[in-house]
Amino acid sequence: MRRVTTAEPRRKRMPKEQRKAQMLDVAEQVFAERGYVAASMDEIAERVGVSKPMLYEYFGSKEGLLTGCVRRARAELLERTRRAITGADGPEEVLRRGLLAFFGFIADHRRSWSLLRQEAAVTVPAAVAEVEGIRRQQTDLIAAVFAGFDPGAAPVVAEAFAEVVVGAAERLALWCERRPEVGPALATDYVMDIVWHGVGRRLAP
Amino acid sequence: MRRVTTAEPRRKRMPKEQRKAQMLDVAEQVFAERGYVAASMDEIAERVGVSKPMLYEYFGSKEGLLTGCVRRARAELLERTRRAITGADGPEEVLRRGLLAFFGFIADHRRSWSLLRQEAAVTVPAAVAEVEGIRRQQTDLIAAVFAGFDPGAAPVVAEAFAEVVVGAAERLALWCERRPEVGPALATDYVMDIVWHGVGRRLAP
DNA sequence: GCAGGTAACTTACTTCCAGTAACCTACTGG
DNA sequence: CCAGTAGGTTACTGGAAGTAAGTTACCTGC
Repeated sequence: MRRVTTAEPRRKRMPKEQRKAQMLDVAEQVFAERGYVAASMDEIAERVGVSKPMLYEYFGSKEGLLTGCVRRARAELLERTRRAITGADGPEEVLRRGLLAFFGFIADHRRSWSLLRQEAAVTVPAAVAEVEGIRRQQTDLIAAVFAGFDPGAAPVVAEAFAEVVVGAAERLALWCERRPEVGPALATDYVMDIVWHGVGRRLAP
Repeated sequence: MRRVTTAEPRRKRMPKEQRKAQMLDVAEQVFAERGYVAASMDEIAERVGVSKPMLYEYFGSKEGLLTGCVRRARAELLERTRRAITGADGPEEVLRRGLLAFFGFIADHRRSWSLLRQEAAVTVPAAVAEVEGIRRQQTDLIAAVFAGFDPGAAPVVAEAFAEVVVGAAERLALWCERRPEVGPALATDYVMDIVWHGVGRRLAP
């Protein structure tokens, strides 16, 4: 029996790159709405206006789709950070501008941010290595900047510093979701206060 | 037709609390091994030596089982932290001892730690609220201690401080997995160096 | 030492979804 | 206007989450 569905909107073809971007947009949204586990490939496909095997054609697996989302978002974040710190004058300014760029990015990606963190991939171990690699670019950038300002420091110290800063900022970003009055500027102040000046000055004068 | 399976080891009955603890032990291990998504309830049940509906009897759902693991581990972490900081003399000592207890706990739970973080539950949104609540006890404790030493500070500042410290420590804990030479003591030093003294002193003398 | 109550347990499903095999069609250049 | 192909679909499989209904080990009172 032939299909008799009433003139459904003629399906559109699209160049690959455009389709891919569109899939990532939808996936990011659906993952953020339902969480990775509850999100279904069928729903994502339907919202894109395409059939499920297309998603597999483009991303290989559900996990691959998640990784795709993370990679794209992280690339944007890294790019923004780089632009922000370019031309800054001295370490304090670099740190401040970098943090501001980060919190600004988070504010723009509120809904999906929690999914884009490395930790979101923990439930899918095969993705961890790759996502960790993507994320490492961020900490590497920070470590390099740190080392630039303090050439005498051991590399391991620069790395630790980068991890601490990124961890602090990411955690504070999540916290900001519960504290709408704390915007990017204030969040930056808090981190600078602690990381730059230290709390020793404050708690044990 | 009657079952004819050859004398399988007589199944054992167990008091509820004991069974529950055993299930959590196995689940923590399987989740850590395979990741939340790939872990199967059938496998967990089998390793416990019990049938799947038992897991549902005790925990309601796969997500509930994960939450159970997180809750138990977090309770232990909190307890250790409390014990560690009791009797410490002054804020610097409290911070140092608290961090040391934290990194010590992580070292003991290497395999499962990444799963026990709030972020691991992001893929299962319904669990986030509860897990976040569990985790909040930790930041609340830190915020309270901070406020105790600096009664003039706004509560929001104390909270931000707690988030920064927890974020920094958790991130550094993951990093330590790639850096076996960095044990609890050294990790504590790194965090203290940045959070207590600040990097300003170092980078812009 | 045996009836009966119940806590702890099992078997045998249903449903849903990731992933795939095999086939189809809109669009392009010649 | 035809051939080749990039971009697409339908219809299925396997496996895991979750569940309804029944079963068995253990205890308690007699």
